[in-house]
Amino acid sequence: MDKNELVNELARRRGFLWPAFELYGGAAGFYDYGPLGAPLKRRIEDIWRQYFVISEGFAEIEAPTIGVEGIYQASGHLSGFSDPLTSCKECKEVYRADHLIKHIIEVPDALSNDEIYKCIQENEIGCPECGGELSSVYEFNLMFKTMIGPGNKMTGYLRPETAQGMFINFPRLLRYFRDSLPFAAVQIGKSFRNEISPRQGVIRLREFTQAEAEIFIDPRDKSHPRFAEVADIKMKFYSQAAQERGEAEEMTFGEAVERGIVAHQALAYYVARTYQFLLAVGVAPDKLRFRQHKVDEMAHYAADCWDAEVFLDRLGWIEIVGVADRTDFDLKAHAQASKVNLSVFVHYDQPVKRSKMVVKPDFKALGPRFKAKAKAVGEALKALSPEELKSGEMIRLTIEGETIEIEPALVSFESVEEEIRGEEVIPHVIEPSFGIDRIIYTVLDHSFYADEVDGETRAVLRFLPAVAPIEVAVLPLMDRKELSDPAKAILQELRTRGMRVDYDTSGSIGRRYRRNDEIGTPFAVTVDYDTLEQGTVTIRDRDSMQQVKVPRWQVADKLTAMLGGLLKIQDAGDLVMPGKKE
RNA sequence: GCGCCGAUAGUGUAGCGGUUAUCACUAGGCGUUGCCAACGCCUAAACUCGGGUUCGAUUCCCGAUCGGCGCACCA
Repeated sequence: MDKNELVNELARRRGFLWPAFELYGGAAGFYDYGPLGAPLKRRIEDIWRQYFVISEGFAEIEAPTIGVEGIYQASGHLSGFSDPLTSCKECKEVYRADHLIKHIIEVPDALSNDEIYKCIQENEIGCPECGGELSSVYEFNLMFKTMIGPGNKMTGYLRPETAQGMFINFPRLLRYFRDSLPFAAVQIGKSFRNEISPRQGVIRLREFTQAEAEIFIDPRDKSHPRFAEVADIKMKFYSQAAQERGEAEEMTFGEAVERGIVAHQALAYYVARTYQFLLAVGVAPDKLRFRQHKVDEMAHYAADCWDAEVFLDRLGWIEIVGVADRTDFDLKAHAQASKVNLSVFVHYDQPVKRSKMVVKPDFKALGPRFKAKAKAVGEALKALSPEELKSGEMIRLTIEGETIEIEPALVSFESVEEEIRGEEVIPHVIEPSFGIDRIIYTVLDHSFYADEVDGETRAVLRFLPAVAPIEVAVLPLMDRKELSDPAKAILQELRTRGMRVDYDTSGSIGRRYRRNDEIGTPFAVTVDYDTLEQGTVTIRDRDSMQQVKVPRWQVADKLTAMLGGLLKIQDAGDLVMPGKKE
């Protein structure tokens, strides 16, 4: 078994990840998070909130998972997310119908499915494999479609990303943030894509969890006030140039921005925060890189895009996060489709003074003379330059193909000094988009170690205490009342403190240690006869397998400190060297 | 979607056209002054589903589902 299989098998057996609907034969692309997987996921999401909500002052919202059609027309998912397909009637091979006519029609995207099919028939295009006849063209859309309400009045789609929830709430979010930039909203939630062939477990799902932030910034100033905090952090940048060379380059974020490798501070800052977050949940730094999208790979509207990629055994480098500068693409698209202004009025530090020509046509005279055309004449007059008005000669205008003359007396004008206090700006969007399920799988993969102890394989998930679904195991040395009663008291005390604690009496003590190693429990507390005689318990560390004796009354405090990373096992008490009994 | 391969207790497996489907680990119970999957006794647990061939199918055939790999797809 390779590591991938070992990790998957462990995750299934121990209750992290289960293929969904197994009782009814299952369905590809759906997974359940089991009793250990769900808390692992929850804890990772909470750390994400720590980084992208609390620390940054961003707003977390929750939008419906079903969206109405208009959203996805504007976002481009309805057209861009669906492909016209055709299949061979002989060999059943499936093709992109628009690809087959590319050499005949330059922009097949503009054609309807019927038109593409007509084109295929007229040009007698057959199956590229076997020459067989092709079926009519049908649409495959990656979005799940559903009906809203009875009848077929309203079409709904399960959202293919959470991002749109933030974009379409832009006006209310802007008001919530008191009409000023920058601000950001985030969402953690399910997204749905009807993948053609989901594979590789939790890496490509039909229902998955995304954590996305949409950070709205002033397009004229892409610096970041907190950039200094991350400028000295070193990371491996796999830039466009580095990809040409085939080797990632290590440097600080400050250097990356200075050299123009990352487009600007704001993007670099959130790449850095992403980096910190990934390390905080237990992604291995030596199996993590940030790869810049190549020019042809980047969405046409994106200014710059960096993917966090992790190395997974057998699967290679897998994208788990994308951080992109999406510019004003999304807001512009929704503004156009909804006909709602989605810009922000940005105040200048100092009002700018500017002289402005105000033209006042004399409508009392123009009205009777030009009747219905008077309005158009007025507009034409207002559009004239000061030079034309000042000349004192007859003003010639062409209105609806007719040349008319107006004496200058009918137009008055003056130069006014006006103060400009700001301008309308469509914000640009920095979007960090996290695939939570992929991150969870990565944490499992990168935490997994199998070492040899006394000739036996010991499987360990080296979870960081901050993500471990079980933080402490309380174990009576044996299942006897005199030991289990004090152990249960400790269990209750630790649970009262809010720790995630498991209690286990089955089998031998060694077996229980190993069982807890396998599910990544960082510490075990063992109640033994010394507890009764000397008032001590044993704390055992998962990674080093070291044990220390600690006074019973200190155990909760010491565990709190150890889980918080403030106390190391060897400093927690008297080291015990366990002797193996023959 | 297409092609190739596979599917037996929780896990890994053996096996057969016909008795009670093999083994190990795991899991549960009891005992054990016992400290890194210790030991003893006891217990539980499986032929993916549907159809066909056959007196009889877990075994052979077809299909479905799920999984692995390759192709295609991957905003």
